Formats: sequence, C-alpha cells, structure tokens
Amino acid sequence: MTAMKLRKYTTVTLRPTAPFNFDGTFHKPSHFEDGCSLWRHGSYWRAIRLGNRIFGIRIDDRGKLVRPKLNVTIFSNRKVSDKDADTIKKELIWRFGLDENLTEFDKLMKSDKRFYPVFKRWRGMRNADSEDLYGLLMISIVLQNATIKRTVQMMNALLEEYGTRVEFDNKAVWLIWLPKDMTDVSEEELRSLKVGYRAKFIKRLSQDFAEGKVDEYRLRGMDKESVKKELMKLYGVGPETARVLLSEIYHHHNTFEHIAPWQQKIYSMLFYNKKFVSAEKIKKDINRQYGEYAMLAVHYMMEDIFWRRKNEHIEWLEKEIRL
DNA sequence: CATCAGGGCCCTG
DNA sequence: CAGGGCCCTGAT
Repeated sequence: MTAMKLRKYTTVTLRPTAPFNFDGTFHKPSHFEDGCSLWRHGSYWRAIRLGNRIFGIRIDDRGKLVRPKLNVTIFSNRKVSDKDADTIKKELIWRFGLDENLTEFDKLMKSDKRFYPVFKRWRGMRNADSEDLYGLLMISIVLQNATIKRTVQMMNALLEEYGTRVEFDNKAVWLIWLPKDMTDVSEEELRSLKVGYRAKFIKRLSQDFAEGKVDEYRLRGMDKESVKKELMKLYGVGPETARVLLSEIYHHHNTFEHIAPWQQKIYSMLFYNKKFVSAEKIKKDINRQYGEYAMLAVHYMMEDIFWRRKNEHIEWLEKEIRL
C-alpha cells in the first residue's frame, strides 16, 4: 500500500444535461462498499488517475433537477493546469454520463403506468460507474462466484496490498492499482490474499492492459455489439461481466441480454410479484416494453429497491441477497 | 464434522 | 453446447 496526501487546488463547474439526479447517479446502494468512493447527500468524493497523475475529486450538487449544476473541487500534490482541469471535466462527463440525452427514456417513463412512481423518484439518474475499465474489471472479477462478504474480503486484501490510500478534504479513499503494478506479482502472491482461482484472471488481465492490448478510450466511440465483442475477448469476461461493463462503463442501455440467477429472483418479485419467473420471459417482457432502454429501466428498479432497503426491512429481498 | 453453493467463466468432449 | 471444475468461506 502506498499513501498520498493531496491539497485543494481549484474548483470547476459542470452542467449535466437535464433532468439530473445527483444522489441516484453518485451513489448506488446495490453495489458493495469498496472504499474507493464516499457519498453523502449532495456530495461525492473519489480519487481518479489521469495518466500517471492522481487527483482527489469532490463533487457537490449545486443545482436542481431541471437546472443541474455541479461544483467539482480538484485536489492534487502539484499545480493543476487549466488543461488538467479540462481533462478531468471531460473524464467525469464520460464516466457519469453527464451529457447523456435521456429525453426518449423520460417519455417512456411517463407512459409507464405501472412503474411511473419509481421512475419519477429517480428521474435524471444515470447508470454509471466511477471506475475506469480496468478498475471495474478488477471489481467484477472478485464478484464472480462469491458471496458479497467474500468479495469485500478479497477487494480489501488487494487494495491493502497494491492500492493507494488517497487523502484529501479530510477524507481518505482507496485507489485501485495500475495494471503494470501486477507485472512482478506472482500468481502465488495473489493466491495468498485468498482470491483463489481469480489470481489467474487478475494476472492475465493486468498483463493485457499493461501491454496496451485493450484501449478503453477507443471503445467509447463504438456501437454496442462491437464493444461487447471486444470485451468478451478479455480473459475472465463472460456474459455477465460484459453486461456490467457495457452498461456502467460504456452507457449502452440496450444490454438486457443476460440475467444471473440472483437477479432473476429479484426481478421476478419486482416486475411480477412472484417468486420465480423464467429468465427468458423476463428478458422478453422487459425488452419489449423498454426497448433501447431496457437495461436502464431495470437499473432504476433495482437501485430503487436497494435505496428502500436502507430504511426499511424488505423480507423477501433479505433472503435473496447473500451477504 | 462433512457437504455445498455462491452477484461466472474457462475448458473439454 | 452442456457440464465439470475452480478458491475459499460460511451456512446447514
């Protein structure tokens, strides 16, 4: 583990496309806590890398649903140029989908008699993840075939060994290691952190990224099918991980093509109020109703139930999520 | 104490 | 294209 302390340099303004929902976009209760970001109502902290440099980012909600405005405070260990600030702005816009035009989805929500109240609650929320492609890949790998508790254990062990502890604004967050940091790490060393057979995935993915075989930025301009094809080539990436990356990193919303068993149980209750509906039926129904926005619609439903879980005990949900 | 499946994917036949 | 195997952990 390495540590670094950053101090405040500058503040820039971002104006997301309206409507925009701050808390829904910057906090995802359905995700496990990895310590890489912090959220309070109206505020968000995380560290990001641009090239070799590390920045601390604090984002504050300074607007309204229909007139969104974000203040971004940038922390660093040396001067932040206008160019740096601009690059950071652009990166945040991409990662959080701040320039997405969701007019069509908005219309779709309004015409949805059944779930309009749910959609209205989160109107303007983006399906986004603040990690870069490699970062979310690492997280996806430790999620595979594991319970949440074990996932958290593995992620903590990896971060404590290879991560960077970034301190700024009286907060501390983890930043995931770089692909090249794994070059000299053996599979045995990784296994000693109890990640099991995932050690092989982590090694090979890190090597491929370090060698520049994957270009996260190139994929940003590509259509969904092409991105999916590229992602599926990655060692350790199958249908479920590809779906996660496609929707959260690349903001493709028509990606409701794979339903994991645990999701199937939750969707059955959410959409049918039944214990078990076949994955094929769920897929067909949801894609027919929400079309190009099927994954985004499901994301809204999923996050909504996990937000509710923060305040109330939902018996059937507790049984379905294995912590 | 043993057995088993878990927020998948690879590999083999 | 179906199914076995994989690391480890906690639940049963």
